[in-house]
Amino acid sequence: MQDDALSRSEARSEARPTEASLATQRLREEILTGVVAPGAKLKLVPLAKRYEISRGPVREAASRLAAEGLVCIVDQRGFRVAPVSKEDLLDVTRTRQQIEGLALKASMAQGDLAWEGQLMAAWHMLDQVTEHDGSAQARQRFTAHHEAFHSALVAACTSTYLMDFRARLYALSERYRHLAAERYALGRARDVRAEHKALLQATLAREERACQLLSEHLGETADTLLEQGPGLFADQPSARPQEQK
Amino acid sequence: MQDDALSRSEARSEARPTEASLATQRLREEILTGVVAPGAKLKLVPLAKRYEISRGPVREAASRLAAEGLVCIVDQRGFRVAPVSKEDLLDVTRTRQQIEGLALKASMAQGDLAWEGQLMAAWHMLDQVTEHDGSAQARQRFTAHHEAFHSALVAACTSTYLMDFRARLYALSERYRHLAAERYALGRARDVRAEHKALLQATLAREERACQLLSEHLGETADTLLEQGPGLFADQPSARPQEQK
DNA sequence: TTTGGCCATAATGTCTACATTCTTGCAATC
DNA sequence: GATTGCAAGAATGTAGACATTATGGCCAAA
Repeated sequence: MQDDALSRSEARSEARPTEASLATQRLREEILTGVVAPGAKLKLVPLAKRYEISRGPVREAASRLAAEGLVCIVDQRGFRVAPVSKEDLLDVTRTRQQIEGLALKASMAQGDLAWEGQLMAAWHMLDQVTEHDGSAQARQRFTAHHEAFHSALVAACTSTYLMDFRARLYALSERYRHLAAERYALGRARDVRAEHKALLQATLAREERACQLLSEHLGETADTLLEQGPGLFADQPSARPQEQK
Repeated sequence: MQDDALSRSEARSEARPTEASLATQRLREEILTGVVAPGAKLKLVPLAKRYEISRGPVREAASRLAAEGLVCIVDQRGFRVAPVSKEDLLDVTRTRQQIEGLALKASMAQGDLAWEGQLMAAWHMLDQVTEHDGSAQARQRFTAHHEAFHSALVAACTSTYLMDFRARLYALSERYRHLAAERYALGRARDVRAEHKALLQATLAREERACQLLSEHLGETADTLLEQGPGLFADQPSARPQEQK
């Protein structure tokens, strides 16, 4: 029973993922994109049926996401998608400004030439797709490049914990963006391209100002959501009809 | 199938916790206190037997802790306690300095009189038990009051995310402290009482310096661990015998 | 000695069944 | 009309069984 050593093959490439891991990814994605509504009850039987697996792995997935803050557990009463609220959005935004600021500072301090190159590449691609026709495909492409650019900014930060926190907050922000986008078209009087460009330049120059610009950039985005989504938060953790097949 | 509303009684007091939740707490505690060694394999059958429950809840507990970073999942090969390393300790410490700094700043900005009172009370109790005889009981009491004091410092910070991150990093630090304490007695040429007192005073005075002091305080602690635990990290995720009943 | 393949063992991942608990509609009562 | 109590239905939480896969020793071959 004395056991601790790594097995013979544990170091090599990853094996087939478990159903539980797949379900976790899938459910996370569905929560972040709004497929399952905030505050909605997560009924295990229907979910399992939809994923074509049994309740076990689904339960495990919900558990994992609870630790991530995307799901709430109420013992003996199952799981529930984490609710959204104006206060939460403000908290997410504020915290994200702080965390991203720390990450950017570290990234600027440690970033080498390769990092600069990757960052410029990411910016270039983002810049090309910023002005789009609003089609679902174009929006999706923009989202992907937008995420890539913001990741590239902080990619040279070596703190795994900071990066983990950042990723979590980024995901939460994206959820709000998705929820708002369901109801209203994005884009107001705001030159996002210019913001990104200024951010890029300040970062490459290692200017302190870069953190400030990033913070403002994030704040602007949140403000836009708050303005555009007047009825977004009518749904407290309680009653809004929502299918959960 | 249209469901989302809270049930009639969901708002009221919490029901009996599930075995899974209990197991999560218990396993978390055992990891943080070093009862199960870093890098050790978490075999579900023995664990379930030890906890006197079936494998289901244990599996769920391990899953939850994986999302917290205390456990690693290797698909198809089970769970493993998160390893420790010098690099990880440095990362935890550095990130903790930053996060605690943000939390303290927010706390100082928003703290009211009641907060100040609670903080002073916490400090007073800590101060009384700082110099102890080294008995297990005294150590445990010191640990509790130490945690209470540090919590009180940032208690007025209202960001749930920041506080969550802080709590997580605090727990990780405690794990390293426990692991080191297993091998060596704590305490070196260092006036911890003075550090705490200075920290208290600067915080109450809302001095910027408080964040600096806190950072140094955390750094000192980490340094102490690094010095005292030369053989602490001989155990990479691989081979060190470790019972896992 | 080291390398590689084979096999019995043990562990994991998943499913299904069961007991318990919660949910909810309806009737009875104040 | 609002509240309380009850009962049928549904959902949860847990246990245990199953198939599959990984593990670790063994032996043969280099």
